[in-house]
Amino acid sequence: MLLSKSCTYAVRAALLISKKKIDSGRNYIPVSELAKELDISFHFLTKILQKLTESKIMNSFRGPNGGITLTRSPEKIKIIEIVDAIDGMKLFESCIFGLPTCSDDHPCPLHKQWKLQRIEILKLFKTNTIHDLTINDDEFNLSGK
Amino acid sequence: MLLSKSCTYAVRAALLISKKKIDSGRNYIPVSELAKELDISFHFLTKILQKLTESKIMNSFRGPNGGITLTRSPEKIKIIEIVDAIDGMKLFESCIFGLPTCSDDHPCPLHKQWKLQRIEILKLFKTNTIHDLTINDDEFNLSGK
DNA sequence: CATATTTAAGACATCAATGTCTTAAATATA
DNA sequence: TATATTTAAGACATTGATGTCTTAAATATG
Repeated sequence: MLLSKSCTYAVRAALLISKKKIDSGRNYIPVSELAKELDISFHFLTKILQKLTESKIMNSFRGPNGGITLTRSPEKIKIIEIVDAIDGMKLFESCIFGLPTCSDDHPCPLHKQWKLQRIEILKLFKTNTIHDLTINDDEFNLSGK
Repeated sequence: MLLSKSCTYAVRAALLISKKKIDSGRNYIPVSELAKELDISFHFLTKILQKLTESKIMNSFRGPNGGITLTRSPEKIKIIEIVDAIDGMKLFESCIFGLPTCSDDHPCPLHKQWKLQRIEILKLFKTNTIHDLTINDDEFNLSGK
């Protein structure tokens, strides 16, 4: 897979928080609620979202009516920020064969072509925001069910 | 990484076999020689290349002067064949979030954009052959050292 | 036939990603 | 203050990819 499972969980959670904040008017959404609706293990999702709170993309609050929220408005959070926080930027920076010696100056046989592609993928994550991908009707279920 | 380590090993080995057949005039190249020059574990590379012989991309021969060869000429072997044999085609067929419900008829929020990208990546592997990527001078070392 | 070379097969080890579970800490509310 | 709710932290288990090692089978050559 292009993105790790953890990373896809993180993006899906961000999209669901965005939707739930709009739909319900609440600010903080409990992880238990997200995990249930996304069909992801609660404890595992908790740990993933902790990374996003550490990187200031999300904010958490403990106790009743607590949960997780987005620190900025959805149109100001780019998907790449979440991808970077979980998987890092290696995918967009390294050789398709994983060769550390490969570079613009010393290219592997696929360097030029792969570089064009990975820049396009990077653009995909850089141009789309949480807002852009937030589902505003009930046409698609982020649970995958 | 886009490709598994095993898959990058397989492609690099195929490129080195192609080069060595040209440079040395030999038909079969021993795995030990490939492993050493690619800086890959011998036994591990053996197992990977076994998959390629099972899928008829390569052919093996035991005993002195034995080794591995390409079954067809390098210009007739597409990179995608090796990728498919090792990693499968899932990357080029599935949702970026791994959602099994996502499809053209029932798209996730990134479906359309990601589909365009993965088709381009697929094209990269479909249009390039072993011959196209075989290094014909000593400008780049496939060992990564 | 004996020996050296080479792949085949499979057992086993290691490691990172994923997933589960328990306890602690913070917070709201009755 | 007591209780329920919720995240934080960390131990532990599982799984698949990666890597190591040993033995068997095939083949060429002296």
